[in-house]
Amino acid sequence: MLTSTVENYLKALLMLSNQGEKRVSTGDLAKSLHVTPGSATSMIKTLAEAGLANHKPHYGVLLTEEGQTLAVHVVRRHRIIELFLVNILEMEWDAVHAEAEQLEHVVSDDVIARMDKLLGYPTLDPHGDPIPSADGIFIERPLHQLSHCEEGQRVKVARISDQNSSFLKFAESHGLTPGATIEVQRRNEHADSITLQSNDEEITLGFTAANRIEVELLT
Amino acid sequence: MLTSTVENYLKALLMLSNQGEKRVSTGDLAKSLHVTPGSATSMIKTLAEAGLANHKPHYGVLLTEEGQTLAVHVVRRHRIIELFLVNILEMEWDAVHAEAEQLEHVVSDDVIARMDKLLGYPTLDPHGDPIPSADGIFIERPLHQLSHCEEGQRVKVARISDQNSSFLKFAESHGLTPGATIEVQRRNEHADSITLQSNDEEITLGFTAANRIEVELLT
DNA sequence: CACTCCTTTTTGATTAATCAAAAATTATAC
DNA sequence: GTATAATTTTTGATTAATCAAAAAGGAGTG
Repeated sequence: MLTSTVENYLKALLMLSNQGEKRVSTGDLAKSLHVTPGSATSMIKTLAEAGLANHKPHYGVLLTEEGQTLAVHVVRRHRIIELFLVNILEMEWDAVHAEAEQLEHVVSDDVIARMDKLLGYPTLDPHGDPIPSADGIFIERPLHQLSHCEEGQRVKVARISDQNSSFLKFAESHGLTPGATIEVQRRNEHADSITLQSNDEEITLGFTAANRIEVELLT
Repeated sequence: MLTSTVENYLKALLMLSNQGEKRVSTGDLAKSLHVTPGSATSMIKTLAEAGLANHKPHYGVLLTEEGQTLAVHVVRRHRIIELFLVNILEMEWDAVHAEAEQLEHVVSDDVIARMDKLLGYPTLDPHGDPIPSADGIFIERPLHQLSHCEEGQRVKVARISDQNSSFLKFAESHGLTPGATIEVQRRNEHADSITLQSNDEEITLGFTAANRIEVELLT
């Protein structure tokens, strides 16, 4: 069995590499897991020895096929658990991340399969992220940052890439939840702001906030 | 936060001490957790330093008030999780123990409260063991083995202490489920058997099987 | 090429949990 | 009451994960 720590490194590598597309630097990995670069280096070595990652010193890391499969399964567990907590235990969608972060390392495959069934074999988690299938198929949608959208662009909110629950609550209270359709009214580079039409409300966000909202473009 | 290991030691101490009634030996503690005596000694020292247990060397250990409260909460989490796995996720009776053993250390109080609510604030787990209340009240019933009961004794089935699910299924099919009232008709030491009246059926069990059925005596 | 500067790796220490085996202590036997 | 047995504690080592700080490596600029 893999330790929780190893699973967290695998998951971080999967995300940072954009599903194995590009190499990950030690520094980025360390930052994303809130550890020192030295810790990351030593874990990278461990992963490489276990055949879960390939490492070329001073160049970067990438998951092997095997490492990637394991990482995808951790993501699957995480997302099914999140949806379970929201749909069955009626938790707030912005509160479930931390809980799922713990549970994903201990819940058995049997329990995951039963949750999956009880939920009706869902394909999206509460943040709008796709749930990898049991056989490891994992397709992230091509998403764009709201902050980069043109004026007049109509978009569908796909996910809020921030795990801070106060930001999630703020977003929710203005109709910025996964699935919602909004339109970019104006953008102002000098004012560092973007104005949106959400339902019948107009909201203005700074680029930093708009950065955290990922969207699908609508034609 | 306590580590899983510490929680397991606390739980074992609670059980072995019969809810704090008698001192626990290092050897018994080690045996029940499948560790060496040396490991147990060193953890006992850690618990004592943290104020969770009192230790007199070469004599025995006992939980402090604080240690006992924490241990009872671990038991509560374990039993609610077991019932949740059986009632909501429809798992088999014999599979839930190992799963709950893992989950009890990571599930938040919020999730436990929601499971508790969803289950309708139950008082017994799937084995018939009482679930300690949220404020830490924990009363184990004084149980007896069915195999030791006298002829004519009326008893209430309390728990089936067996990990084999085929035995549970057999017991269930003859009305031997927690809460059921039965009467001992005959016992035969030579034949190594005990005959019971369960509902309108008469069943004869060997002592080994009857050993696994724990009961409450009725007057 | 040489000199910074930034990143990565290495080194040495620390913590929690464990084990094997030696030493100390208590209990039992005759 | 001493010898033997059993239990408990101590000691020293090991593993996984971490950090701080030192050393090494690579990239860019002139």
